[in-house]
Amino acid sequence: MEINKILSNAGLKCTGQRIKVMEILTAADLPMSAENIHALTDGMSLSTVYRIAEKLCEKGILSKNTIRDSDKFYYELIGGAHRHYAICLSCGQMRRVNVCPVAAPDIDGFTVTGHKLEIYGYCAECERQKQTAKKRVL
Amino acid sequence: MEINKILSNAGLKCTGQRIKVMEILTAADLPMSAENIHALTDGMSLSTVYRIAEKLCEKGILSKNTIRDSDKFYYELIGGAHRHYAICLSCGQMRRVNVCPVAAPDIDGFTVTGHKLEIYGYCAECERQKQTAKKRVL
DNA sequence: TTGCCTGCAAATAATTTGCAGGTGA
DNA sequence: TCACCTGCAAATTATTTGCAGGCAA
Repeated sequence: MEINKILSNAGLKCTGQRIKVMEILTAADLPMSAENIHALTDGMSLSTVYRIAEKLCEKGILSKNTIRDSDKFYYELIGGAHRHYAICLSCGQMRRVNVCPVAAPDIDGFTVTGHKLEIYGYCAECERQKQTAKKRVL
Repeated sequence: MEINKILSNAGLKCTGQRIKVMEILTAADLPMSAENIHALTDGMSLSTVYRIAEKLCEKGILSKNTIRDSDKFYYELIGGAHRHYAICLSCGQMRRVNVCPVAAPDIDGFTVTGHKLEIYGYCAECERQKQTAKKRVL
């Protein structure tokens, strides 16, 4: 199995909990908070989720991000692909954007190694509701 | 004074504390955490700093962000200008980037209203230290 | 076997909130 | 005057950590 390989390559033991966390993140395919992950386990300790996520970040298997004004961290697999997300300001839904609209920035006296882009706006659903709300007011 | 005007235009009372917070943010010209702001006041209550920052965000005078893996919020004046920051992965220093290397993204079924870009890398100082460290190893 | 893992509960740290008194318009 | 502000302390919430037992290699 692929997951076992990733773990052992990183020098980590293949425990049931770690495999479970990896499976959840693989299936989710979107950034997940520790709480999100925990909710999909069958009673795994929340601190174990945090510890596993932390360890996987340390090994470069996961990335840890904060999103918008959220007061928590979100973890996601670093699949190799460079990804960005479009975040709906109304419902908070996140959607993956496959293209990267960022031109390689060239900054004087600074060695650029990467970047993170968050795109804000409204998803089709919320946009429609906004329009409806507007009409109602008129 | 300009600050008083901003506050009263927003329908807020011009209290000494609010003016102080605005002055600090104007002078800092970089995102500041509540703690950062608090450290520059003369004993203002930390919860007051939080309450003022929250109110100013609500009025669209400040923006509230999280940076990298930091576990706190940073506030900055929305001066009208569109800004991004280059963040040093080694020392955490933030530096303003005046240009915006993001091409207006066009996403199917999503109404884009804005974006946030963080650029990661190493400042000249830290880059130099990395080079030195490398040489030492050789 | 043995050191790395995990669960549980307690500890941190950032942020929020209730309440009583203070202050700007 | 009076509604809005502020300080203080206690409450919340996300995350971390100590410790004792458990499991992978």
